[in-house]
Amino acid sequence: MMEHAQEALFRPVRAGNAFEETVERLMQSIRLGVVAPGERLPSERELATRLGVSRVTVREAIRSLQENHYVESRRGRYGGTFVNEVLPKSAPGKEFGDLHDVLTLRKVLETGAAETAAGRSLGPAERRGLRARLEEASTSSLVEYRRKDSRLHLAVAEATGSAALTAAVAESRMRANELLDHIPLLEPNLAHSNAQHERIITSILDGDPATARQAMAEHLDGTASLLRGFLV
Amino acid sequence: MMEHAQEALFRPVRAGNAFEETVERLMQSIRLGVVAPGERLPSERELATRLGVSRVTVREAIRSLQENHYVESRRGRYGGTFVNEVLPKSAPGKEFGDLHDVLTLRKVLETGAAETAAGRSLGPAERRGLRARLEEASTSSLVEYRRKDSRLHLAVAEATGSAALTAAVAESRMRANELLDHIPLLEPNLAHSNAQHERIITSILDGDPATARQAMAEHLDGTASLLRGFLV
DNA sequence: CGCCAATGGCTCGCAGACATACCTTTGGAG
DNA sequence: CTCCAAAGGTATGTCTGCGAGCCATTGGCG
Repeated sequence: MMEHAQEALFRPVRAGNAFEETVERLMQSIRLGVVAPGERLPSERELATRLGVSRVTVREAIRSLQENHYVESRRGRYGGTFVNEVLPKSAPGKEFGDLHDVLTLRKVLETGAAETAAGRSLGPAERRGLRARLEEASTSSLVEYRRKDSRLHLAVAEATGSAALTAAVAESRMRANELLDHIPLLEPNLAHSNAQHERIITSILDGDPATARQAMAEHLDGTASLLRGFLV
Repeated sequence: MMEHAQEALFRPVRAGNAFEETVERLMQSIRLGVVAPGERLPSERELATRLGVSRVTVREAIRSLQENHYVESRRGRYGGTFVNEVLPKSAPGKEFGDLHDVLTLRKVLETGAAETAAGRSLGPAERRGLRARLEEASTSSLVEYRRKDSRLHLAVAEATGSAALTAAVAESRMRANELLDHIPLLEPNLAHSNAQHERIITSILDGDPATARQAMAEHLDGTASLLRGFLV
């Protein structure tokens, strides 16, 4: 009865408890640079509503982030929970999961996103957003690079106009970043990466799906082989 | 702070409660044909373990499927919960969600899966599996077609060797099927579909990624335009 | 200067989900 | 014919998470 498909369908319904999943989401929004250092998270009440979780759970999650020095909270009107300027290094990774699994899904999602985005007629705001992210990434320092890189790739996913695809890319990127945090980031790689970014964004803005896909594929293959090399 | 990516990251952490999600999973395994009519579901204890949910919750979910005449349970050794030969028609759909969203993600995932599968060296078992699913679908009756079609597409996803990708395809297909259940399935479409399936599987078995991707893209575009037409 | 809206901080009772244990039924193996 | 392993059926106590309400703090607005 299709033994292998069962592994997918009968996988755990819950990745963890509500608390753990909430921590994970907030962590993602910070690590992927969606909420930048110095910026404020949505209020506890708003997060509770949007995440579909009680405010108590949100608070416990935020407390956990505070203890790990990711955020600080201030009371009073115009207070809130703010992302720290200096972020802790990620905890020494657990397991390298299934490398093939992560890289396969990432490539499928992101090359597909690039192609789809290039095939759409983008509004002025979207075009500006893409250019801004490209600029951000190319002028970024080494320490900020991973975050700015993720913001750029997320912007590409957003440009497809599919929320589900954006969510899938965010999830996939988070898993890939866990691996990438364990290999060194060198200046030459960064320069190369920037050149590839330029080509990806240009072909999307020019409405050239085939080139966008190919450029993204090459870009991803680059880091994929770096990973395969370092993690043996 | 990247307003749109927030929609993805701050989406609800839970699609529903444990009971609802469990029903959803079991339903998927039946509707996608992963467990065929007459076949037995894994035991309650095994499902509880694999789904990461208590046995009580599994039983409540199964009870719900019984009441809707999807399955019947028999006690005693060699008993279990069996999928009924005649399945109820799907409940009249709720909302058409975001059509663009569903179709975009489906196309990205499935064309990517086809390309990836074609780029791998498949084992004899996998090759046989793909041929078997193709045969199944092509000789299927109208009433069984959707299920057999899903089995074939899931087999393609499995052939990528990525569990995460297979899970994503299953999820996406389920959402697409909810829409497809509301449009008629006609003989000519079916014949056309079978021809496309043939081409997809052949190019995967031949190790031709570009053709596999293109064939899958055409196949999906066919049903996509059907959908867009019928649902206005 | 005082008000007050919006934010984080806190508590308590209820419902859902869980773990665990035990009971009942069934049909093949010995 | 008997035994018993494996499956579904049932019951109970615990704990997590939720909802709802209230308190404490802060800084801009009138």
